[in-house]
Amino acid sequence: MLAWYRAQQRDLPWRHTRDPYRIWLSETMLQQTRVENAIPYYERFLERFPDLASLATADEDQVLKQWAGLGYYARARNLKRAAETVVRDFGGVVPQDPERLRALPGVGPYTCGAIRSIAFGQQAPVVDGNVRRVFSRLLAEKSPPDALLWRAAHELVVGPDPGLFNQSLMELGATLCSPRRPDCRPCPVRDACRGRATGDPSSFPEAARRKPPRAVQASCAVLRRPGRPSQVLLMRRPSKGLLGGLWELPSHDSLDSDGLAAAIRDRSGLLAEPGDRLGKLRHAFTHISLTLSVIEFEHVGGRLRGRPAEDGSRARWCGPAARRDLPLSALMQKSLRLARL
DNA sequence: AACACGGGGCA
DNA sequence: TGCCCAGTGTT
Repeated sequence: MLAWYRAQQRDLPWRHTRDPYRIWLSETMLQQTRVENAIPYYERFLERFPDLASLATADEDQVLKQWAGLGYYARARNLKRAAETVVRDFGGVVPQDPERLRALPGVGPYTCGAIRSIAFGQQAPVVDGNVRRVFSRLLAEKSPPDALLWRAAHELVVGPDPGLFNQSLMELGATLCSPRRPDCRPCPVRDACRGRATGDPSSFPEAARRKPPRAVQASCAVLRRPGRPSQVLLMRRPSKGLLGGLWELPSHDSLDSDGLAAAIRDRSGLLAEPGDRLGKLRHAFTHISLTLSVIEFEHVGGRLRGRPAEDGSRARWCGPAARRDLPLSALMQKSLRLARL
């Protein structure tokens, strides 16, 4: 495995460092996210936040801005909170012991093992989706229980370079031992693989059945500021939940434009009436199939109440510069584009 | 144990 | 367009 990895590994930005912060950032970005997708975010994030201290003292909006478009935004909020904890409690030095590491928000069993082995050289196991698939095939087990996978990873990570070994396992799963069409010919462990011996390694592991996404109808408002038409009303979503902490055109979970007007009034203090529908967008989340109606609104009274609510939501008028500066989801970037903003 | 949480690549 | 991917935190 080590020889194969040394010869065949992809050249990735986080493979040129053992800085715990950079390893931690890369592992966090790689959760649920493909390597090619994460690379530009990783580079930009480090330009903006070169170390733990700069991340700890940043505004949450600035951190989310760097994350915008990558998804699963709790990862960014947790990473920032964890950075604050490390600076405050550990003098800015990432702790090496598993208990303290694991206690940081966003650091679960996988990330803990990855930081320990890759950054600190400890013999700590990792089990991610790649490792799960590689082991499932090696053992020809359709759905090996987590405990078995972690035990196997623990028993195998005993060599001189645990970080390289763990990465070799994950690299194998990400490249040759791919989900659909594994390429066994160049595999360094082909002779030990019971899945290959069955003649159909791709049948391992058994595919998890997923629920179909639920259909959601929603609407959002384009409300221009009276006298300053280049500015529109944007709102910050509550810190928790879907797209937490990101900014958006005022939205609510129904096609009903009067309901949307009521939501605008309740959350901003502004009175507005619906006008033309600018268009309809479809956007697929893992668990939601969203149809979003973008509706032009006209201001008819009231003044903006900018005070943030308890849940972190707030409203403000935003011109083009502010819109470039605030974190917007992929969906909202589509919506602003539809509205020619 | 089940569920919430994004986005992009690919057929 | 529909399918696929798969860590952490919460309930």
